[in-house]
Amino acid sequence: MQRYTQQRNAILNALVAAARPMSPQEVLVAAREATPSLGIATVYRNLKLLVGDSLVHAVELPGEPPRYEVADLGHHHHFKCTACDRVFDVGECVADLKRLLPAGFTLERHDITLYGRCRDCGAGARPRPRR
Amino acid sequence: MQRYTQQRNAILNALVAAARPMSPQEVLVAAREATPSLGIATVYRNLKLLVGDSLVHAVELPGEPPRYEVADLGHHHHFKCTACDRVFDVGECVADLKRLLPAGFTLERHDITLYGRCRDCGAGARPRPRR
DNA sequence: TTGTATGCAAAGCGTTTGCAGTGAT
DNA sequence: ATCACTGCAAACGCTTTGCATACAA
Repeated sequence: MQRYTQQRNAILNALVAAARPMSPQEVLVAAREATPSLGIATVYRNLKLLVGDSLVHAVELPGEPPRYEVADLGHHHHFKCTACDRVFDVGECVADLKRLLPAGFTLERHDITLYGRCRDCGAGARPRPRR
Repeated sequence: MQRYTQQRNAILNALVAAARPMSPQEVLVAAREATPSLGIATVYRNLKLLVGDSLVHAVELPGEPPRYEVADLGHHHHFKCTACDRVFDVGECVADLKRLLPAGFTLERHDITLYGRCRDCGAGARPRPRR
């Protein structure tokens, strides 16, 4: 990271404010509040830069393009609401994944993604509009 | 599924023979052994059809396009070797995922992806070439 | 004979890159 | 004054779709 720019600052601020993983499009919309001329290419370039500097972390969910969140959140996993498509962080993690492995395999890391209804969309509630 | 075709049969056979999740490109290459004129569009169309008929299951790993495997394998998860990039099925699954959820959230399903070294690539072994 | 399925090529879609101009240092 | 950064538009890679032809029924 070499220079401070309005755009980069707006992108990082958007991620901090959202406090959940955002898609590049979501970042674009949010950061344009501060920098209306912002282009999508700049969002992608800065997300990559910020990930490279470990200020931002890429959240890869199965079957969809990566989202991004601030990096200082420690080990956690993600919950995707099947009604509104928003993604939330979930804390602590199950232990004992090693025992799933066949003999001779070694475990380096793992991803867990949970799917269901979030508080807003649960049970009889009228779901929020998707994402 | 309405008609039997050589192409569809070749695609399904390739998946059965591989016994692990394959990318559409891998399916194309394998199925062309039986049907050399096969086109990639037909692979995609048939994978979608076969998934619709629950004969094939889409395996979505974080950060990469879906792979496909035969559907009659029951509940399991996946292990991706960080050296050779092959994906393996792993059996039984951890319980107790519900306790990860914040209050008010309900759990419908989950994905677990493990990463590490497979038997062939483990420890001091010279890794296989990447997929 | 009928109409689903196929192969090709063009179109989509999200992401990346080339380039000339902008602006932080 | 530099040169990293930006915005635009073109390029990319993977997947989907339109269309005329082929072939299972």
